[in-house]
Amino acid sequence: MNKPSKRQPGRPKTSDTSQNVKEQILALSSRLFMEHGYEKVSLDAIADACGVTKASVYYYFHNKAELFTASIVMLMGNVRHQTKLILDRPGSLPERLREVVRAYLQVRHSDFESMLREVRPHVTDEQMAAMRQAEGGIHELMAETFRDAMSKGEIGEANPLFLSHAFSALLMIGGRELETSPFSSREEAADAIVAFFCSGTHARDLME
Amino acid sequence: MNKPSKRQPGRPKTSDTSQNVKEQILALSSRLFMEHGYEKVSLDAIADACGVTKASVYYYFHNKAELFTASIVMLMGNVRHQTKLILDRPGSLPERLREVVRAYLQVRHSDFESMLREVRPHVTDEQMAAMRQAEGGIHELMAETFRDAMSKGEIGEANPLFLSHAFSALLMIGGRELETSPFSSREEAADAIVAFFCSGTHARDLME
Amino acid sequence: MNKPSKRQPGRPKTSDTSQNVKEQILALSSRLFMEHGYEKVSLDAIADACGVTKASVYYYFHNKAELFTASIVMLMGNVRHQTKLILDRPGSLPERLREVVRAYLQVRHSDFESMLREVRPHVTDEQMAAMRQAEGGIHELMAETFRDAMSKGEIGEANPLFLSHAFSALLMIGGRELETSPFSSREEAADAIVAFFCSGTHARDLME
Amino acid sequence: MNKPSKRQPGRPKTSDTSQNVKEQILALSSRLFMEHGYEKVSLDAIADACGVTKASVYYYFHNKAELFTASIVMLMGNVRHQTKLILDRPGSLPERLREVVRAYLQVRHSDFESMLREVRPHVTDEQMAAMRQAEGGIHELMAETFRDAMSKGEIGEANPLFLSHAFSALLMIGGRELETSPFSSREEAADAIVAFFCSGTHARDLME
DNA sequence: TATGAATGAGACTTCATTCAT
DNA sequence: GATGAATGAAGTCTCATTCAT
Repeated sequence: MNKPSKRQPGRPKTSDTSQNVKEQILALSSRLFMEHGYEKVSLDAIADACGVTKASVYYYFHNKAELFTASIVMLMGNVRHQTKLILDRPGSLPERLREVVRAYLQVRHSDFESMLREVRPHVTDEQMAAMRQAEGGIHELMAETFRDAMSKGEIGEANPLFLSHAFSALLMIGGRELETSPFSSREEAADAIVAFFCSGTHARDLME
Repeated sequence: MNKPSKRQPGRPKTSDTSQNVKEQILALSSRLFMEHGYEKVSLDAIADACGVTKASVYYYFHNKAELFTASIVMLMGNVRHQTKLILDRPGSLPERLREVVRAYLQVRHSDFESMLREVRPHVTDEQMAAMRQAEGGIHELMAETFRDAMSKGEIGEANPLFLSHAFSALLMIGGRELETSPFSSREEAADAIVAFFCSGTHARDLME
Repeated sequence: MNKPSKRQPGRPKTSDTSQNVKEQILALSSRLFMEHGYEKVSLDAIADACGVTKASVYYYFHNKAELFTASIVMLMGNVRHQTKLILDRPGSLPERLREVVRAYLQVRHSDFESMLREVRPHVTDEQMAAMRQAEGGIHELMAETFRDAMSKGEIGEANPLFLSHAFSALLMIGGRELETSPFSSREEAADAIVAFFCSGTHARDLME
Repeated sequence: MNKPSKRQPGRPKTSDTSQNVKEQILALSSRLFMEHGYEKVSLDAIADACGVTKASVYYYFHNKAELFTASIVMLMGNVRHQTKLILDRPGSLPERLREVVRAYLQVRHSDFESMLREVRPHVTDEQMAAMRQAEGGIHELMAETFRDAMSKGEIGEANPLFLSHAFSALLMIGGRELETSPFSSREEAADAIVAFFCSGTHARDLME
């Protein structure tokens, strides 16, 4: 029982630590989580994708839930930043929204709300709150934009937060498989989504 | 939960539980799948919920993917039927849509597209096609309704299939936790969703 | 991902179920636990010892703590039964106690109290209580015997439950490695223990 | 726990924490090992408790077994020293034993023999011998005391080493949880143990 | 002197699936 | 028609240990 078996554990002799392993784990795991969801992504898969061992991932993050939370928070921060860059450009609201949609459609992602429901049993209340806040940051940014547009008369009066939710919901239509989707290309999808977002169905009689 | 209560007066609903075990498995598993997703629902849980053994479930369905497919197809059929009943009533389009939204918001469900992506690795192409077709039935029904409304001038010209997708995407906003949701009640959510669906943001300048 | 790999899981084609697998798991695991303690005995080891798979053990017991509890309770029941058989024989108290000691010394066992402390974080309160009760049964049996002896004047007045604990504590001396032990044989150990139990150090001045 | 409190007047106890890290590791790890056993105490926990990193512990001790051995040897030396101080005081044997019992009952400890069996697979023969010798030192001290008492006629003739083992075995009764224990307080336990140690059960007929 | 980073081995547990009755 | 018993594969997590700085 004391005999050393063929290979001793421990840090390997040499390796070219590309630079920041923790950042890389976060970057890759966030992509995987967004694409496949929480449960489907195993720590083995993440470790493999990063070229390290499972135990190394656990060195940086105490458990899967913590890694997930960190991934999501970081990702949401990035998304918020990129979205802000686009929205700050000059141009009419529809023009800028179209750019946002185009940017979104390039990354494959599951429904964020579904994912949050999925991880609910695994994360602490603090972690849940952190993710909600990160998500809220994006909605806040969008809502601010809509509020601006309202004050300029670009769009009609409405609950800006609701508009943000509606916008993100419509975004998901564009991400669907071409097989099911009513569109034949990403561009077409982006145009249709924004057009609908701006004017809805043009219904004649507004309900009262 | 399985104990027969006092015995309700009148003709038994379906002929006691005994007769059609397969139907009951389908009914319960479809509920579970829609609420929690594919992977989270174990065959043990389904068997328990039905009061039978796991092996019995395998007697009726060759594997989990087949059970899932059958559940979804059946469920989609039911949804299509119920939706049709609502849409066939008299009244303006917004009025009827509001009824549809209210009906949807009463059942908790995950995003259907997310679920389809989740099961993709487990099902055969035929099963995938069957589920897509079942889903398509609902979209077809909705599209038909929109086509009608267009011909009557109730709403503006647009791709009816796209409108159906947009409608179902907006539906998901209403299902969110109150914590995150911009609404304070189901009723309010339903009204806001339909209002937005009909008129969008009232944007002034339509892009051309 | 759908391709069947070399070997399908499931029940193997044939096997000569010796008789009662659950009983055998209990029998073997109780032996292992008593000899090595809770943490040191892995479920792999138990499964191997029983000639079944780890998953089979989990079929009968939901988790390690439950298996441990069941093992201990069963074992304590057996010990109580065997001890009672010995104590019910005719003969003086010291004679019968010597038989009990000899029987104990044949099985290797760790300190029971240490083991209970070890499992404490893993078991529920109910499981803990069950094990305490099983242990208490043995102490109760011993205490009853001592009470009898007191009423007959065979031994002096004392707290019978304390005597039981003292007796079991002394038993552990006999189980020690010969290297450390002050005895050269099991027989000698048994005699010395009972002799000491009966008369202590023969101290002249009793403290008051 | 590491914060320097107000500053006690007088000469500092040992020369601040800085100087002798190795000693501190030994002191803390011995406490942890005695309280929880070998396997349950991880090197991470020890390092945390000492305010250093795991790697630092490895700087001083080649592996866990070596640290454990050193801890035990040191601890046993301390115990031997403290016990000797008590036994060298004036007074009758029972009086002095009672003091020893009281001192022991203040520190929580697992059964030492159980621990030795637990580490057996991890330590070398030399390490095992070292620990046995350290333990033997205490038994030798006790045995010497008993030998003295015999020569003075304070207690009857018996194997002094056996008496030492018996004494340490009885000590463990006092350490048990109050729930199981037949005593209601530490003092009561100490008195009962020593009383029993001196006179046993007062059995009438001594076996021959 | 001390440590941050990394790892192989192994532990417990879950689950879809199969076979014999 | 239904089920009890059994299993392989995979997943999360812990830990002693090692190396380079």
